[in-house]
Amino acid sequence: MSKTTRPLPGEATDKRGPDGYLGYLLRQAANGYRHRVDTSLRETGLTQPQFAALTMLDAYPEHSSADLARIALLTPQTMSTILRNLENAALIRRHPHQEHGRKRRIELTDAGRQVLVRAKRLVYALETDLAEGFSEEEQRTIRRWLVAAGRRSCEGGATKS
Amino acid sequence: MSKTTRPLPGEATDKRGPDGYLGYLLRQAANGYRHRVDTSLRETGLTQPQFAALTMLDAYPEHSSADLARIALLTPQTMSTILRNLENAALIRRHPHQEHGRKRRIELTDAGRQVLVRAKRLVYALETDLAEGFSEEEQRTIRRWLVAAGRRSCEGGATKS
DNA sequence: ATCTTATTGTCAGAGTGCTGACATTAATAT
DNA sequence: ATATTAATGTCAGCACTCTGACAATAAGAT
Repeated sequence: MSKTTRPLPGEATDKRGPDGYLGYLLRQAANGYRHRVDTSLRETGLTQPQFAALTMLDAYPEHSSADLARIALLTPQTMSTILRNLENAALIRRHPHQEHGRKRRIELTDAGRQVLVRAKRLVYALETDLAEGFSEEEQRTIRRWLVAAGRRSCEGGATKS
Repeated sequence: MSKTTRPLPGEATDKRGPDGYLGYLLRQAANGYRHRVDTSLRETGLTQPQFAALTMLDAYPEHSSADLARIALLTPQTMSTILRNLENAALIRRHPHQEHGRKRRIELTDAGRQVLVRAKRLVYALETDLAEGFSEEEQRTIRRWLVAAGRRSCEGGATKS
């Protein structure tokens, strides 16, 4: 697979190091981290987005699909896809919510709760790796930058008040 | 996405702010930035990965699809998909490379070069936004962290077999 | 009662990214 | 000459993510 031990084409290295574009580095970091999470979660059968959705549902079982989409900064369609896959895997259950005709109540199944416990251990271990080698103050800077980098997408217009 | 000004479900806010998990923040930051790039590039018809591939090809026309995959830390299949889309859009051309029976030489078309010039202006403007509000030293910390976060995926064993 | 709007959900289509499986070519070993 | 290995490329299938379009419910305005 990629991740080879074969030497990379040398002359192209300049743009990838610590002097490269922030956007480029951000994309690669996220790619690499997601790959690591997916690999680590392989034994549970979960993906990173599925893990995130399960975690949110476990903490806030009141929330609808649309709520979760807003929280995770995803479109409703995307969250719908993730929930559908979780439902097919029998990790969540959705039963129609009387009172509110269209809303649907989402619940973790027993299997879902069990998988989530195992997955949390695996992912939180990686979280520790991510901070390794950086001081408390540096981590604050990094968090601040990540929040700014993600949030800027929502401003800049068309937020129809 | 999130075209709403509707208040987010309040109790869930804690995990998303500057105190959230680094992995979670990283994913959201990359999502948000990709979204911004795609929006900014909409008029050119390019996506972020297509832009990255074109940029690499323009700088290093000797490289094959497999080379580009290694550089971008993607699988050969993924890079193949991106190049196929670029070829369908007539932004690159691939003609069989005599000498090496299976390798194929990749070239930007005139249209590809023109689009790339416009796209570079748009993307580099965003790059400036990304650094705004952070000192030189803080940016060095951030770059160092991003490189570390991305690179850790390649080491850690199990690279073959 | 009807029209409008907001909210919630879905379907369809495209692009990106992965794994797994396979074919072709080149280089090397037996 | 044949077998093995490495490198390049492709196809199939799945998951995630977007946009665009649409249906159904809820709430308010006329």
